[in-house]
Amino acid sequence: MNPADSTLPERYDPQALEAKWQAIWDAEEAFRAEPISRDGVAPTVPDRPKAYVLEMLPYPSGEIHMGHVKNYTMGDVVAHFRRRQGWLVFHPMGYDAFGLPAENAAIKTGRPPAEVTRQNIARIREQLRTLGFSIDWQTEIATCDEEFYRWTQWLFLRMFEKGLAERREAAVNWCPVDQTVLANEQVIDGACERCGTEVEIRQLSQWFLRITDYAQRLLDDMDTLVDWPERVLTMQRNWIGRSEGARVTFTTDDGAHDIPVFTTRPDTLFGATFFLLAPEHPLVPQLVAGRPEAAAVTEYVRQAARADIADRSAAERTKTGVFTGRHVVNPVNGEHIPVWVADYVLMDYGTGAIMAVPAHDERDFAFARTFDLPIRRVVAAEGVSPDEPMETAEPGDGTMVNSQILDGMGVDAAKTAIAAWLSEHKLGEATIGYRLRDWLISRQRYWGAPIPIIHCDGCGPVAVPDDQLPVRLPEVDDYAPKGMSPIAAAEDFVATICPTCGKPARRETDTMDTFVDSSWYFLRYTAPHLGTAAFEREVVDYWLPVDQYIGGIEHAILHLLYARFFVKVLHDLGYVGFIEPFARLFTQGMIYRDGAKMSKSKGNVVPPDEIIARFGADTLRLYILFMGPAADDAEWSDHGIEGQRRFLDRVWRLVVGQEGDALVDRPSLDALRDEPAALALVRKAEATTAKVTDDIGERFSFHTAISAIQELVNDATKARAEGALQGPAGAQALRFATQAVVSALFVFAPHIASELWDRLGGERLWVAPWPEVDQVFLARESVTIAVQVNGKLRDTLEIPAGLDDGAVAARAKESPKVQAAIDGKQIRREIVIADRLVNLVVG
RNA sequence: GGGGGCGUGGCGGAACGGUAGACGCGACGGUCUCAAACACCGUUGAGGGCAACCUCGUGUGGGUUCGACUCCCACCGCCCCCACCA
Repeated sequence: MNPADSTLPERYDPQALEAKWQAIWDAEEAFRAEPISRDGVAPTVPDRPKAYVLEMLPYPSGEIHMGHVKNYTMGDVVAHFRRRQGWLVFHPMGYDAFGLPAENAAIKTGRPPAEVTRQNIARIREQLRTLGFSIDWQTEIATCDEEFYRWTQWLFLRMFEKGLAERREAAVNWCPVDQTVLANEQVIDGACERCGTEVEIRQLSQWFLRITDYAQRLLDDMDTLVDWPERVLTMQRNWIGRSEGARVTFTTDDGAHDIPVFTTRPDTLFGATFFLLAPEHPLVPQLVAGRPEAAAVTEYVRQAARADIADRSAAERTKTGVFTGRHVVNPVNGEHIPVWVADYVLMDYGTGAIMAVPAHDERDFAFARTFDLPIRRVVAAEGVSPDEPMETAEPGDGTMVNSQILDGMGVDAAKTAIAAWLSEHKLGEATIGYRLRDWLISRQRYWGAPIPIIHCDGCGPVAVPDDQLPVRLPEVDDYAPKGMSPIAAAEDFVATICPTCGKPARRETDTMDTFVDSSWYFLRYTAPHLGTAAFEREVVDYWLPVDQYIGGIEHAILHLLYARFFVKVLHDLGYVGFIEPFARLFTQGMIYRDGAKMSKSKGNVVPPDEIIARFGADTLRLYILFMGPAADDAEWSDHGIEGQRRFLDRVWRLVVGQEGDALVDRPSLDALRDEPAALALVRKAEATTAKVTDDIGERFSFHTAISAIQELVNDATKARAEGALQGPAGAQALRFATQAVVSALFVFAPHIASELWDRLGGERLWVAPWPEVDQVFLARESVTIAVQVNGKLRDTLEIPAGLDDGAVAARAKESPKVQAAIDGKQIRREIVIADRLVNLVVG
């Protein structure tokens, strides 16, 4: 290298240098990973440890925000770190490109969603490149591309074949503004997740994926197969909502209808004093037909359908209901109890009918009080008599009373006993209920993957043959929904012939929920442009499961649950060899400013582009991780980012004057024998590398790793300024420490580190092996120990490391400060923790 | 109502039962400058002392321990998820 090149400018200029290194990475395809599946190429799977590092793919809304920066920076740190540790790293990127925002923009502006989306993707790609992420760009996919959604459709058809995708009539959530059906999960407090409009209930024929078939496995596999935050596991468990109970069949008093109920308290069966049906229960019209109560019941049902869900589901709300005039028979005691319709009974949980036990259920109690229905105690707590009146429901434990064969038993024993009795008499059985519902994927919207089904009058719903995929999204003029998908207006698209019988038929016009796309995109990265299959088993089995998945907590339930479901289905169908998609998960906190989420309407957005222009991408990456623990929410500070820029300036100045043609080796312990300052600096460098390695690899604690590097920079700068590193050993120690700084800094701030590494005489830092720590330098010759008297710090002592306990205690007792604290009192106990502290217990 | 989490300087945070406050921000003092900004150097938990040092300090109250920010119990205060789920 010629000397002119090796002299650093005094000032750090991030813009020029970041562009330079990004161009080099591009030109060298530095972050490309094999194998990926390609047409006509037989895959070869390496025998090498791999790390699939994945961040949740962005929705291309136009701009990336600080949350993305944090997410992708974390992933990039892990990817760089593992790469340099010698793992084969797969770090792909794509775009979750179907969905409502692009479509709503289309409705407003008339521009096709495909065009808007393409433009947004180009913009986001540019921003990701400006941030210098080590992405394998050959994998880049967009879920709205034909070559992607073709296989989304193909996957749907595999589920359809297995009966896991089915069309059925159901009461569904309908958003009157977005004019589409929503999954239960997309309804928040009775309002549309996207637009906030109150949701209505409609009876419609819709496509469902039978995720409930997998409820138990989704629950079980969490215990053994994933290393996820406890919080997320808990949220998933609660969402699946397993509860053990019994199914019990009640029969109408005319014997015409059996109505099963689900209960978690079969022990209280003798306390059932009335019976409730959900307003949507299919038997309601039949039960009241021709009866005087019919009009009132019909009116109640109508109102329940109209009442928005937020109202209906408010637990505090006064109970409402209407008597049907009918009775059912309690199978355990033959009692005839009245049947009411009440909207607090939900059609889509359990069976849509319940036995009401007011004595031991708060909701039933409230209902009984409102309508003056009888309350019968069947569980008595300690010291309570069987006929003691009740002021409130008592859902707790106790002894069975007023329950014939169960009397005297405890609640748990009674549950077992009654379940046995029910199944013996064929009146019911122990069963398990789940809160999880089937996944409604039909959307009456344009910008999504068309559901590849043809409706034939003769044959019913028929699969589009695989060789006719993709079912292309037709161009339309008007994207506004009118209660049906805008696609329905494309007559050329809709009119077709039945693949089975050849008669005229009509295509399904609903598109799929975009969560379907994101339930398998991570598999497609392994075969991003493969034309012959969605992916190849050999390759997908090599890379998957994802070793480290990173994303927002807001996806803790839906996306992760759906993706897990998809992978299990694909496993069962023999397409993949693993059953969980994401082995390790990290959920990041959000970035706030002025105490609120950044949003345009609040005017508190800090655009990443502006920060990059002012400080450089490296500074932004560093700061976003330095803000605090990565899992926590963090508050953006304009001053805070300046501090990180100052830090990079300090690193720059540390390297100035140390440029050279070759890296130096670690000085030997011997060479440093008479150079205490140099030795201390080398020790610090080694300790720093050890800490950074642990913080990134084991703890996901990036902010402490950065702090550690800052300490090393401070020490090195100070030692140099004090002139403590004069001789050759001193210079080598400083150089070694500086190399350690640059090497560790690289995973956070790759551009400046690559530049400085080059100036120090190294090459290609992104593939340079992660440094090994020489333990010799971590073992200290002397240590500072704390001396406590009765647990209070009284002195610190510098003593040789490894001194035996007795000698350490003796030294401690020699200290005048310690003697003063002992004050002549008797030492009762001496605690010595090697190389750490001594605690003298006196009294 | 059910579940999960968190309370440490002026602020973000560190300390994985062993010297509380690393690192950074801010503030204060200094150097540079005609001056300011930037930059750099220093000080910075509270109280006391000329000082060496001393006392008090991790939401509150108990407990376990030689020793507790850390583990356990109760309370107070915040945050998140689910919620008429039978």
